[in-house]
Amino acid sequence: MNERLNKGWFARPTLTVAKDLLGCVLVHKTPRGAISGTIVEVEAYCGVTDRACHTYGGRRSKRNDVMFGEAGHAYIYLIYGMYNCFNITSDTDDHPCAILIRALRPLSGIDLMRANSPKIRKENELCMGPGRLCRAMAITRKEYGLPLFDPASRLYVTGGDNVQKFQIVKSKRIGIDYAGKDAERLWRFSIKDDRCVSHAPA
DNA sequence: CCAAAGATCGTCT
DNA sequence: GACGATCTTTGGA
Repeated sequence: MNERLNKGWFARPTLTVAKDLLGCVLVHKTPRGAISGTIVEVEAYCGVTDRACHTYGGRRSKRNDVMFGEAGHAYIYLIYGMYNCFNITSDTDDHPCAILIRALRPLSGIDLMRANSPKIRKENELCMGPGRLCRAMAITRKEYGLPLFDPASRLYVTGGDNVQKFQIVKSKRIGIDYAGKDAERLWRFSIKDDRCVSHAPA
């Protein structure tokens, strides 16, 4: 299963897509070479009824516009003035949802990751956390809206090894205390005991 | 090792 | 004009 994931794969219920992304491989073909990592931590943001989601209440803006389109596109935004966060749009067209990719286990192009993040010494920390991940992978808002399923796209996801065994840990999403009841939902998924997951199990 | 604070800017009110 | 789906640095124990 090293095929690029297709449009239909992303156009399924967001929680399903989020869990299935664990173990898949995110690839960015940059001018200097390909960079890739295995997805080990994600968070689901479930549309207009989820207070933590950028589309809560149907709010549509220039920033989140891509979430209102079809699944399988890159949703990238700036956080805290200096870091990018990479998400993948999911679900059906009338459900503006996305999945935040929070951590990867570096797989290839690790020398490029180190060049992008010279201050990070430990390999397992290169893509630990959404901001670091984007910096190491050279993902910026220039990649906003890219269709990941398009064979011509430089940014995409391939299926996992299919047979690989791991346990999925469910926990609360990070940094959304303002979301009231939705802050309690266990919509963060990670690979149990992986050394690249960004926060200890809740 | 850990807690605390600073950095920095696009987006929405 | 305020505030993040964050990370690094610093200072202390």
